[in-house]
Amino acid sequence: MHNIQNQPKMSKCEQCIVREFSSLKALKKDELLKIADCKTSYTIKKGDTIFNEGEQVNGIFCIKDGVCKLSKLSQNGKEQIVKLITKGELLGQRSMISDEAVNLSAVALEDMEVCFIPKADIMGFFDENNQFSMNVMKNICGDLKESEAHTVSMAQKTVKERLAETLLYLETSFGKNEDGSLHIQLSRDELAGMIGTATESCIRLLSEFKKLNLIALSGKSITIIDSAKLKKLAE
Amino acid sequence: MHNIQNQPKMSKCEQCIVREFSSLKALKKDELLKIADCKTSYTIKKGDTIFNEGEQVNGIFCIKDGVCKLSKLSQNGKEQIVKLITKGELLGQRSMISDEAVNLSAVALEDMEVCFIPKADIMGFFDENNQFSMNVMKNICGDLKESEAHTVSMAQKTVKERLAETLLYLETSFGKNEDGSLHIQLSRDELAGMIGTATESCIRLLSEFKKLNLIALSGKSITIIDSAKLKKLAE
DNA sequence: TTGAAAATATGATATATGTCATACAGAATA
DNA sequence: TATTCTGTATGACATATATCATATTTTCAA
Repeated sequence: MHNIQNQPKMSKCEQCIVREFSSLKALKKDELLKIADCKTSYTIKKGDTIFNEGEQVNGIFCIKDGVCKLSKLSQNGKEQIVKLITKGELLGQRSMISDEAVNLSAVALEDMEVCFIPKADIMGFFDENNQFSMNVMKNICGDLKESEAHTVSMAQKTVKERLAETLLYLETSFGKNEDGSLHIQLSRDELAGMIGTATESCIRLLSEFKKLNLIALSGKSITIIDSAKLKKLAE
Repeated sequence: MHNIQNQPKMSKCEQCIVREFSSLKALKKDELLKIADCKTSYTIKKGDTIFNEGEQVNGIFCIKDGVCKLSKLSQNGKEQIVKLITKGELLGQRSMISDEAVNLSAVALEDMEVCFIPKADIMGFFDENNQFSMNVMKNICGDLKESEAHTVSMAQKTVKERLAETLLYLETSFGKNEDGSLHIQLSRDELAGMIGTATESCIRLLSEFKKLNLIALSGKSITIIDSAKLKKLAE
């Protein structure tokens, strides 16, 4: 774990947004008190690493605010972004359950607030609280389904189709600013890492989409103008 | 469920190979007796469909013998093979837990023997037998890790690298015949569907590998000659 | 066995995408 | 403000891969 600042600020887990949206919903009052007791809160600055591929993490992170990317480095050194994780979600479930090092790196795309709960304080719930187990299982099953769909799209779609798809995904999942631009800010390099292409190809296609009046570009910010046509392009 | 022949042949689950290698290992004697009672055995012929993408399956299949492919059809009609499942493994866990239609189609690549256990008769074990739950969870976590690695390889590797990788995978996972050829028989079309490329490209690269003396081809059967060089090619 | 159909193979060509070079813009720093 | 530096943009070109056409071989049913 690097670059992240411990901020021991004791607060309740009961009203936490993560509890509301994640597997933790199934935890009972006494269980929540227990994790409130052993959790550590962190503030993570944009660009900071939460953990690196290959590290032993030994617990899960609750994302109270912000978004991070989960990525993997390929042999040639290019970063592939596998997934984005946002407010309300849990991070690190898979490696905790598999009892393995994490297979992905996590880096903050915005300033974040997270809590870390040590493995030791969670694992007991799997035995005591079946609803919690079931929630976690369903969650991971959802991730698996998504990942399989992602594989197919990588294998069968063109870069153009994947870019269109990804832009729409960013809008629906992370929303828009008041001016209509995508709320989440990715560099061209990161966007290329999401769709699995060279940075230049990504930039070129963005320019093309702009010429076709599907999107507007202004600095880093991207605005989707014609989502219907984009949807068609993504097939 | 299509084309599969019911063969009500009551047998014990205790010594079954599936029990030995899958999550079912955690089941106790009385639990095994219970599923032995409600399972249905099937013989599935090569080429037969076990289930189709979108269907409600409502249970899991135990693969006693044979191999099947799990695939997804893309919009352009090309089949993408996401995963192969073989003797000793379970099929349909994800959709059972998510309580959703299956997201993949399953088709036998060889004659198979499977047992079907209805959802109703399994789900109770999740509450009663924590070790079983944990096994299933670890299994699915393994699938997820594999799937994420697969996505990255699709996104970042060339077709040639993926073909080399896949040939090695087929050898290590499904073994060789006495003559040294890959035990599992895939059509060129299916192999192309695994690596995510056009059938012609797959055939062309196989010819190239043959010229380089990395593999030998004779009809459908493929023999790996130089796995060291293949490994290098796969990077 | 024979013919038709399917699978495999290969060539010619088009196209998508990657790579390298370079220019430009905006941000960070002195 | 000037000066780097990093990210963005675009052109030129190389290359990988898809597509279409057409043999050739294998499979399988009549």
